[in-house]
Amino acid sequence: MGNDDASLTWVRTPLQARSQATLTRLLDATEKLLDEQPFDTLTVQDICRAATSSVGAFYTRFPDKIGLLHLLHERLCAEADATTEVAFDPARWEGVALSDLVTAMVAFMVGEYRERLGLRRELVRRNGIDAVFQARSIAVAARMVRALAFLLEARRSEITVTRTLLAADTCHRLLFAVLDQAACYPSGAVADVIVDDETMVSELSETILAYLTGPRPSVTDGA
Amino acid sequence: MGNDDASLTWVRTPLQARSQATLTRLLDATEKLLDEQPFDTLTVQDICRAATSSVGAFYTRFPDKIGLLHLLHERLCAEADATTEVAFDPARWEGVALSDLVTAMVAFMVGEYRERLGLRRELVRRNGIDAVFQARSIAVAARMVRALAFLLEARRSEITVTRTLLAADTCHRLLFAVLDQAACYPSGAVADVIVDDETMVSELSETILAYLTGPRPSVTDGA
DNA sequence: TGTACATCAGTGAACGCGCGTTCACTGATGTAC
DNA sequence: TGTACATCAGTGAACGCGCGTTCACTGATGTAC
Repeated sequence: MGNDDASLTWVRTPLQARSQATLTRLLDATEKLLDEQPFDTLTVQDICRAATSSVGAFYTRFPDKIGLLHLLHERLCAEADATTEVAFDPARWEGVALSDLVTAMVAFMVGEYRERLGLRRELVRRNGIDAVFQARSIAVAARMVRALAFLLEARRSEITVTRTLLAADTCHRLLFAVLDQAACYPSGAVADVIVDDETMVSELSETILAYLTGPRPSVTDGA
Repeated sequence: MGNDDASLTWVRTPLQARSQATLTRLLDATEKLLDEQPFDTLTVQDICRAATSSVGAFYTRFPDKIGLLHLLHERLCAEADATTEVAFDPARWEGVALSDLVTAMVAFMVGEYRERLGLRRELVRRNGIDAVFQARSIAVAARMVRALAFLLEARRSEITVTRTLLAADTCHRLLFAVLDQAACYPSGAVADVIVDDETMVSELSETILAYLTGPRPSVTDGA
């Protein structure tokens, strides 16, 4: 069988080890180039040169230029889903303080972003424009939010927020909004203050923790 | 005199009322078009047609296509600076509860973003790529952060954060990161939950307030 | 108040450059007998 | 173990489309006397 219909997938699966290697080189080279400039200003020639491949080889793998970026995104989303599965397993956090849980997750994600700043920045741009990229990103985020909500559900006694799904969504928004923004300002400064990774982790953790556990007017539900 | 040197400014200042009107039409039409698609996919023809003008007229105003976007950004930044001046005047907030202050500012900015979602989204993209846009944005943000830090300084008794400049920077980051992100996800959903403006205001206000006033381990400075 | 001239403003067809994509071809790998 | 053939993989020059920019021209506004 195979998937020769280019309109249904972003990549023509390689059959020989040689072409698998070429594909990997193309992907890795592109990720590296994205640290320097946006995808749109890269030419297919640039990518192929950086991957020591050729334009023709490119088009035997991908139906078009954007196909490569789609594959990079799919690769990242698959990793993210796998990580969500593992990282939000309730058993993993049994008996761990909420503050340690939050800090660990924030620190992990800051590290993840640091690894692939260029790709992250490019995806911020794409998600704002392209419905396919956006839908993929939202699906991954939704799974993460549901997993986090489940975790919060089990810790109701430690938190003051009551609507756990909304709270999980807000935590997710805070974290990823700040990370996406930071990816777009590589100097570390969005305004006056240059913030290094360590400071960002502590500020973000404090914020999320404060949001989850802060004092709340004891609202009577049947108001 | 005048500013005929295109390399130094983004716009050739109009001398007659007629051309001032044309310029305004070009700016306004572009802002409207940006709600539908990114600047790069707009053609100069599209813009001129929407502004009931012509390509030649465009190039008597602007040295090139990007000049128009620069002018839109400058216009927005000037307004933002003027607003900062007024909104952060300490006299304005005399005797107002911190929570009301935070909510008022968040609500205002959510409204501002709602007004020009397309332009905001475009600027997120530009700031991630173009050093000139980024520098302009950072300068505006820096003035706002300093003004906020000054306000926090006067309210030390109501807050638990001690480094006011860092705290102001974090508040700014939280607010604008979430707003920028929301501009890129016009459905209101980043993940599972569709968040309307009202909910976003209350979640953001709660978060920022909790961050500012949350309990903190009483760190001894000379540790 | 009118005339001549200079400058500002606007028009849209034509140009030309850049880059995504194609294609005719060469070489490498796998398979059948 | 060797030969013939089919398919996979790769090459890079050439093509062609789209869009930013130019330019020769017309019309509008302002000014001098």
